[in-house]
Amino acid sequence: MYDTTHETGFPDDDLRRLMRLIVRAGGLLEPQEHGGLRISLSEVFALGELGDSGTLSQQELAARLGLEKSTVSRLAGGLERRGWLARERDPANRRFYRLSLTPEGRAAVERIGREFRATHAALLGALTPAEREGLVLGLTGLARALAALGGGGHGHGGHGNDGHGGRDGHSGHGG
Amino acid sequence: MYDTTHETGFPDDDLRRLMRLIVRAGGLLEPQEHGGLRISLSEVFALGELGDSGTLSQQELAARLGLEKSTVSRLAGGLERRGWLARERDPANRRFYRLSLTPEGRAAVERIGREFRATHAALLGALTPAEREGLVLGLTGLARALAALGGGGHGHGGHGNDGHGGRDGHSGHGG
DNA sequence: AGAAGAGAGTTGTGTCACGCAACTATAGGG
DNA sequence: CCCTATAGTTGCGTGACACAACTCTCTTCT
Repeated sequence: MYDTTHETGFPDDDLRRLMRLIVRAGGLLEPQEHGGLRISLSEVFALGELGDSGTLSQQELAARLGLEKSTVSRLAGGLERRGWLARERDPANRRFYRLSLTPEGRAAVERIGREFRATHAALLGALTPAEREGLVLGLTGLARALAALGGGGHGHGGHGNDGHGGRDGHSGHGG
Repeated sequence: MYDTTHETGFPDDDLRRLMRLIVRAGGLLEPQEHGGLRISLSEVFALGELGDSGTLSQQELAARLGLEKSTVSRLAGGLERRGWLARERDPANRRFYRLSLTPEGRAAVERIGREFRATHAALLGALTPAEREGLVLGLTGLARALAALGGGGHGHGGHGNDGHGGRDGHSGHGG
C-alpha cells in the first residue's frame, strides 16, 4: 500500500474511481437528518461560515459558498425560518443584511459538528497513520491549488447537485 | 508543510473547509461541456464503469454508481440516445440488459479522459511532489474506508444533489 | 400446467438545489 | 431629482435524484 504512489501523480483511472468515491462520500458525509434536523450540505457549509466569521452579508456568504445570490437568499431564508439565523439589516447601509447565528444556530452547529466528527473518526480511524498524514497534506495542497485555479465563480446552468455536489445520503434507504 | 499533520487526524474546522472546497471541486472537475458534449458527472462515471468492466447490467451499474435503478434506467437511456451505449437483452435471461460502450462511446470516454487529464495536470501540477504522494496515499485509504463503511446504499429523499453534487450547467460564465 | 413470487427495468411523480433574468429597494453622484 | 450601482427577492426553468407502482421475464411450488 505504500509504493502505489507514482511520483508523476495519479494513474488516471484510479483518479476517476477515487473521484467517484469521494463524490459519493459527499453524500455519505452529508448530515441530513442530523439530530432529527433536515439540512443540506450547503446549509451545513453556510452555518460553518457564519460560525467562523460571525457576521456576513448574503453576498459575502454567496461568495464563500460559491453560490448564486438568489440561492443564498433562499438558503438564508430557510435557516432563518428554522431559527438558526438572524437577518438584520445593516443600519449603516440598509441594503446589506447582517447575517449571524442565533443561539439555536450555534447549538445546531455544535450538534452537527459532533456528528461530523463522529463520522470522521470512523472514517479516519480506518486509515493508517501514513494515509491520514498523506490525506491532510494532499488535501491541503489541493485546496490551495483549487483556490488558485478556480479563483472565482460558480456558474453553470441549472441542475444542482448535486451533483456535487451535492448528494446526500445515508438514511439507509428508507425514506 | 510537513508537520501540519496531526497523527490524530484533521482539525475539524479545516476538514469542513476542505470538504467544501472538494465539493466545489466536483463542480470544477465536472466536464460539463467536454467537447461540445453535454454530460453530467454521473454519466461520466457511468461511461467510466462501462469502460472498465466491458459489460454490466443496469442494476450492477446502479450499484457501482450508488444510484437508484430508476435513475440508472434514465441515465442509460440518455447515453443510448446519444449513441454511446448499446443496450442488448441478455439472451440467457431476458430480464437483464447487457450494457456496453459503442465505438462512439469509447471515443467519448477517450475524449473525456483527455480533458480530465488536462484538468488534473493543471491541478496536480500545482502540488508539491510530497503533496501528490500524500494525496494518492490518503485518497486510496479513504476509498477503502468508504467502501468498508458505506458498504451499500444511497437512499435519501429526493433532493439530490447534486449535489453536490452534481452540477452541470455550463452556460454561465465562469467556470 | 397454473398460480405465486422474485428480480430487472420502466414510468409517473415529487422534491430539491441551483442558476438566470427580471424586479424591488436602498445608496450615492451629478 | 434623475441615473446608476449594488443587495436582496421572486418567477421560472432545469437537472439529478429517490420512491412507488407497474410490466416483463424467469423460477418455484403445488
